[in-house]
Amino acid sequence: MKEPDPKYRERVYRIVRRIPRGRVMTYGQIAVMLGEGYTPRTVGFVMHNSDDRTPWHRVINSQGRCSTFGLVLPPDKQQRMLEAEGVEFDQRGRCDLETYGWKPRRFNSKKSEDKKARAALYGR
DNA sequence: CTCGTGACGGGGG
DNA sequence: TCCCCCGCCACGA
Repeated sequence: MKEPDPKYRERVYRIVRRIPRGRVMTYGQIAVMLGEGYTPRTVGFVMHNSDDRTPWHRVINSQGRCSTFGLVLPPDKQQRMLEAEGVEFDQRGRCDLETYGWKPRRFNSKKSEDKKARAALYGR
């Protein structure tokens, strides 16, 4: 897997670095915040080459599960890193997004793109 | 240019 | 609940 284009990578990492310890965000949430041109797949793609400054383990899928089993070694590394921060998973490897999911409070501009993101994240 | 391939997600059965 | 299908978009063959 090659280096993803920095123009996508950096915007994603900027958001991931703001996720507090013990909280998680989904790929879809991040894609919505970035807006036009970004999809959950794009976010997942760039997460492949995250640096040590980026808490990559705090990004999980919309089902509350870690999508890295078998991809990262040891296989359950991501889940254990989150558990070490206090995030609890059930027997089937799911955590409660209502409890541990993190939503940024506000966006710093009034662009329609940001309004759209707010609506998608918080509803009507 | 056209596939195929994903750390994805929502809708439907 | 789980599974499948499709849309999505970057990237490489």
